[in-house]
Amino acid sequence: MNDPDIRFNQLIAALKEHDFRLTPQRVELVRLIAASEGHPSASELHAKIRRQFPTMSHATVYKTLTLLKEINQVLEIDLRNDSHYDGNRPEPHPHLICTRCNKIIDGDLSLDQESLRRLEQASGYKIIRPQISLYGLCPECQEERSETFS
Amino acid sequence: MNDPDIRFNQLIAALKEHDFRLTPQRVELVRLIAASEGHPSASELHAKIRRQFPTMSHATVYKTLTLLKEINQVLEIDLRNDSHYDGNRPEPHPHLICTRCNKIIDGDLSLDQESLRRLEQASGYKIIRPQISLYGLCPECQEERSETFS
DNA sequence: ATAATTATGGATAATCATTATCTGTGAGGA
DNA sequence: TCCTCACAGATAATGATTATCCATAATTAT
Repeated sequence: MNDPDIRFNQLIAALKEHDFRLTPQRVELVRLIAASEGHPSASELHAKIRRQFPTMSHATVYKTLTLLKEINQVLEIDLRNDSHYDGNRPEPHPHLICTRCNKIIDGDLSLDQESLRRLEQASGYKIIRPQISLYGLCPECQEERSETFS
Repeated sequence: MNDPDIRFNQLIAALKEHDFRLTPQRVELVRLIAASEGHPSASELHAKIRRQFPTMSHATVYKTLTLLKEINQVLEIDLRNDSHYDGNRPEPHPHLICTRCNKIIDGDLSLDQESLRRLEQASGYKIIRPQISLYGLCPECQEERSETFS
């Protein structure tokens, strides 16, 4: 059993544990999420699942994503135009985002927990989801940008 | 001359320097941005400027905001539902954002520059605008959340 | 076991921030 | 003064997200 299968079973187990129904559409969407390598958007997931369920609407995709977010099995990454989702690393973590081609990759970098706690005390805020989005240019788009002037 | 006036003059000077025209609408918008204390959204700015220019449309507000972003005089903070703007601290800085009432405050916290540089090298990305959004609950909303159960 | 009741999944249609397109106006040159 | 051109501004479209409504599956009582 490979990774996507393990993750698929975890997600299904989590849904069951919370007494959410396992409809065929929902199960298929979970399978797609577990199998996705990158950080798909709701539209991308919708486009894929349409192959199996041609009538399925965006709203249904959003509802299941919302459920999975609520039980902390999927991380939402809200970007400028839309949101993308990570169903394999649900804990908040930084991302590098290309502003030109929209490619997203994980960026390992950790916030100093001590500073965060001090910030909570100073502000009175209770921090729940720290999101670090590092906007910039991916290697390919830096190339193309230079070619413009060559 | 107080702070908003100083900032207003800086913004006007920056627009002139880049040969952008100073239409009455634009000047008034810049005045609002310089005078705004918090982190207004495009809609909020539009609502305010409508008092002076009742026919002014959203698009016009967006265009001037885009110009000011391009010359690095306004920082865009892109949130889940919409973008907010900071015309007084245009360099990227962290924010604490209440997910319940949407209140935004600055949160002083700095990314380790050394780690950032290592991340750039490892990934090949060129980081241009690091955005740290700390989602959570403001003090007031924590109160109300508890009251629900009292 | 069956029918009634209720909860919840799913699809349609609306909402709202943002942007593309088009129109009009003002600056600069002949 | 008239002409040309760039760019500001308004209108109308786009597209992600969500509210609402309908249908279906689970649950309970008889």
